[in-house]
Amino acid sequence: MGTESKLQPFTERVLRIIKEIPEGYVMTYGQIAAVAGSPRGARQVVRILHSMSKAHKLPWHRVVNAKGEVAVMDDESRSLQMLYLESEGVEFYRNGRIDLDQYRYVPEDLDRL
DNA sequence: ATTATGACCTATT
DNA sequence: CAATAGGCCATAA
Repeated sequence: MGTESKLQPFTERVLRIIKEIPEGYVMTYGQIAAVAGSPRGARQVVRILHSMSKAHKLPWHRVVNAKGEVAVMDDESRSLQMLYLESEGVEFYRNGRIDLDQYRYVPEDLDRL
């Protein structure tokens, strides 16, 4: 049975929100935190992605920073993230940024999350 | 208890 | 436009 401890409510909401991001769309760290109920909690989202993206099979590549940039520092992971996004139809400008007006996912039915 | 961490965000220069 | 500074805050150790 479960040796895994129960996750905190905020953490669970963040996980649920990230799983809701559709193919071909992105959300920002701060946006996810805000929808999860902590408008200044962008760095929590970072930490959660670090510690749980594998175990929970999250679409981690659909999370970008507020400028529309891929924020991963590791070169290989960064390339992989851009590759995943491009394969879903997300286009990058030459400066490495995404047009958030076009690709940002804005959840409409917040009640369900 | 306290301190460190993290793929951030915003206002300011 | 780019760079910087300070704030941010839930978890892990």
